Amino acid sequence: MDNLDRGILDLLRQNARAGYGDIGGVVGLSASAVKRRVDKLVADRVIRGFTIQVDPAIDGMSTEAYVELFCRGTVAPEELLRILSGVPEVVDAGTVTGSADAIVHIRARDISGLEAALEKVRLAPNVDHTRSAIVLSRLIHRAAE
Amino acid sequence: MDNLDRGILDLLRQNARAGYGDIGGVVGLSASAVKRRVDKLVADRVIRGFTIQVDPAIDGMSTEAYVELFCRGTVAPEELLRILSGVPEVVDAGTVTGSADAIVHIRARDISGLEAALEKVRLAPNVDHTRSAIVLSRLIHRAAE
DNA sequence: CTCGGAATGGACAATCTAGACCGCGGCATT
DNA sequence: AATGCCGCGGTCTAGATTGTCCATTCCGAG
Repeated sequence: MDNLDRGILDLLRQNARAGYGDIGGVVGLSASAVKRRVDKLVADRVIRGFTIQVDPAIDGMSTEAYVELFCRGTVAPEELLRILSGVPEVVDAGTVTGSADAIVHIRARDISGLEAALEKVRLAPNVDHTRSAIVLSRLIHRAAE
Repeated sequence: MDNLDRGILDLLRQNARAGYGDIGGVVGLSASAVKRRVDKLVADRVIRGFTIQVDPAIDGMSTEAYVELFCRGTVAPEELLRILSGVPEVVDAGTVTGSADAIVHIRARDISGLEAALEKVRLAPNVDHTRSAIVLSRLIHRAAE
């Protein structure tokens, strides 16, 4: 696992169908060397699989928001975790630096689903207020679902 | 977009490197018919891209940030997409409501990797400034991002 | 300096892709 | 009913890519 492997992983992340020759041209290896490394990365389970990113609109969960969470006083991460794990629409969440205490990524079927999920988050004790940024158009979605 | 397309998407989700012939054998089409449909799905942006799933532990991509992007004037989503797709550390991004133009979710190996990725985003024309919230502790992680 | 192991690059056959071409069936027009 | 058009699938072929071989190079140990 060296910088060559990391370069290969970066390229494959961008386009998992790039040819070995093309990858080699960028990282400075021959096609066969790249193939050997990719095979090894797969065998070592560093690469878990090759997959596609599908338009989220297809599976109907196309309304998203990033929500900043502001709490009263100090709130332990465990407390936040307890609150958020009860809301299935929460895709992603973490405590963060800055004025907000946490950022929560919510994905729902539509705006009313989003509102309902937000309501559940807000109902939690210690949550002072939230600030939402609703996603207008999704640009990148590298998550493999 | 019919059941054949859905079958193809399912197979590609499981293994994006499957050959057209193999896919066709499962869904009941010839290789070229499958290729035509896949090409169309890509052209229609139903398939957003081909990527790999990397073991987060081995890869050590554990430093994350949510970055608000503020642009000068109006920026077309396509322009933002062009900029951001060149930065592999960008996991997730979308234009949003609110004062920021877009929110970008970045995952890097460490703080310096984060800084480098941020630098790449900032270098883009029209990007006025950014505001980052670095993730301190990850609470929820439902998507295999 | 020499040895041994690991990794590389080149060569080649097998395989797969990309695109052209043709045929079939549905549909609107005449 | 006949005609022409259009979408979709199958077959075929040239070209690119993959998978695998082996000789060579590189690097650290002794």
